[in-house]
Amino acid sequence: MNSVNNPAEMVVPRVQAAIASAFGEEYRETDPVVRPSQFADIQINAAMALAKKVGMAPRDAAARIVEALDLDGICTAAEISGPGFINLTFDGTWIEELLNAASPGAPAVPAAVAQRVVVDYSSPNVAKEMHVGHLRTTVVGDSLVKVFEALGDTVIRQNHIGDWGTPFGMLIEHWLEIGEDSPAAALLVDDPSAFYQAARAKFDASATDADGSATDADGFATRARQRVVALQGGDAETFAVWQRLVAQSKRYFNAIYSMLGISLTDDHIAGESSYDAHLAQLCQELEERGIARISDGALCTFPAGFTGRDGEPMPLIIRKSDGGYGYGTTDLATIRYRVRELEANRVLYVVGAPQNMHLRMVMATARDAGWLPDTVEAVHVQIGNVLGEDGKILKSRSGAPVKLMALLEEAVDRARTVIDASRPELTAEERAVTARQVGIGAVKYADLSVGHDTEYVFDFDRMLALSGNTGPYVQYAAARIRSILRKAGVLERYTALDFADSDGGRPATPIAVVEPAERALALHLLEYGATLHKVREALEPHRLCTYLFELAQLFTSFYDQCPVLKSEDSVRESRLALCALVLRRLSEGLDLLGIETPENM
RNA sequence: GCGCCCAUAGCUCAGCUGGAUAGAGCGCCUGUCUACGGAACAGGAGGCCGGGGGUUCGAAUCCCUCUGGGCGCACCA
Repeated sequence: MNSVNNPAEMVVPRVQAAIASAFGEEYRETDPVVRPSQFADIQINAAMALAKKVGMAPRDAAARIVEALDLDGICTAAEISGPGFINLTFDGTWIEELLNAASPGAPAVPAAVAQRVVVDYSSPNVAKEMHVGHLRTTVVGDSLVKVFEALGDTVIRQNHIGDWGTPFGMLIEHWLEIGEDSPAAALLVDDPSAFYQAARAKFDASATDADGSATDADGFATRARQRVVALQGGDAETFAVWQRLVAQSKRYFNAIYSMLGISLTDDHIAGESSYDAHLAQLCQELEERGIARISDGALCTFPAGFTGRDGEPMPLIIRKSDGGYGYGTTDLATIRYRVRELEANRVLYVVGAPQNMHLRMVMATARDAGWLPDTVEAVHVQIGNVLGEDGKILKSRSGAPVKLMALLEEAVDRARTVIDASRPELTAEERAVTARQVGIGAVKYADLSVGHDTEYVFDFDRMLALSGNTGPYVQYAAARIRSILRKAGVLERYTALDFADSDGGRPATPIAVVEPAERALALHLLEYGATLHKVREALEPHRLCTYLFELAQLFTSFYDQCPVLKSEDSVRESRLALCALVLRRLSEGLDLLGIETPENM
């Protein structure tokens, strides 16, 4: 961890020096166990663990550390309490120095080792509705990507859309039958699942008789199957139709991304189809090298450590007995491409948790084949299932499906109702803009603020809530600051500062940390960089949500207790500068979550 | 049967590589109410952290086990 002016990190070497001085050099590398504290600014917990090793009572060991500890200029108190905790209180002057020295535009120094990271996220299916489950991978992936970029990594976004496979015969035939320009075809953009289900219904009706036997009286099922063969066989006309079909779905995806403010574009699309040309060669290579073998007519790999129902090795099928390829094959081609062509040294799959075993098998096979060297880290960022109120996984086909676009529109409507009532002086257009920012912010924050790997029960009201631990709460704090700065006539000056310039980005007036509320705010501001590094390492955007919510809380508390505009002279200037810094952090943080900061709300 | 994930306040969720009386939001109760924008602030009630063992000076956190959920286990993706 290497953040800008983080007090806890700056204390560590001093504690290590004290431990070495007190107990000998061999203990210098001991973890000093510096932790947040509810009784002081920070606490050191190393004494208890060390006590046993050095044969002392924990409190005596703590006393020895304190004796050797040089806290000159950074702490005003070091007290031993409880079994041997060392509580440190930072020197207010030091906090002021750190706060004023920090270039506001450089909240976190870049990662020590910048990485070239491929992030696979969103990945919706062509001609299918994006449901609330897709929302999570899209929003989490987009936030991770932004944090990486903020810390200096090179990011390559990959939207692995489902645009290939057997359903496309059915979809293409259906599309041609109803006419590409028909209202029914327009469903592809407006209501994809309805389109898909119409095609599916037609296929099922054609493929089976009332008693379940195969009939295909009208020949639709047969034509659909032939169409798959034509598509995968490279038939030019079929391919052209398929391209138009996919293009329609891209319009739908982009409508969602645009509504959500997601940074994915068509340039990031690398769908399953794009690997099709490499599958045959890939299978051949694996078979020749003895990594894959025929089993029950299918070409499979059997990576170590995976067993199925009967305790027998579990296969990863890479070529079906009918000669076709499945997603295992494309996933292998994909991972090879990401390492070999995209030169990634970190590959992230922001994908649903149910895919875990499959992805691990793909990674294991890729390792066996040498396509995924040990120097490249591959991680499945598991997205937990979204459950219905019955505790079962929320499926788009079961019960009352929650359509993503409908959810987003409802969110904006609710925000609109609130702002129409509270800010009538704004123009209709301004209110519409803010309503969109707030409504979408609420939905995204709701999905980002919980651990990405835990499944959770979908709660319509929770996702659309505008108060409490929500995106709008954080946005509101920022809007209030803007209002204060505006009234003081310094909004332009502060927002126009070149924060990337270590001199020019510094507020003209130093921030004085006097009141408890100011002190709490200042300390929390200094945790920003460390928070971003944790998000990057643990791949957990929800930590940033927690940080921003706490920052907003600390600000509103400060706002309540410390008058800004009513203060005078240097106090007023200092508090304005503090407000400006908080605003900067709030809007930066929200931006990394993919959430906009409204001008007014 | 094997594997992955989960079980924390009435509800929805946090709790960082184990640290001192377990946190937040919502809901409920009480205050602030001519307010630098109340989408707010201050305070209160409410939990033997699913059960049981173990490791440790110390466990919501690590290990084992049981119970109860979710998901995945060969030609859909």
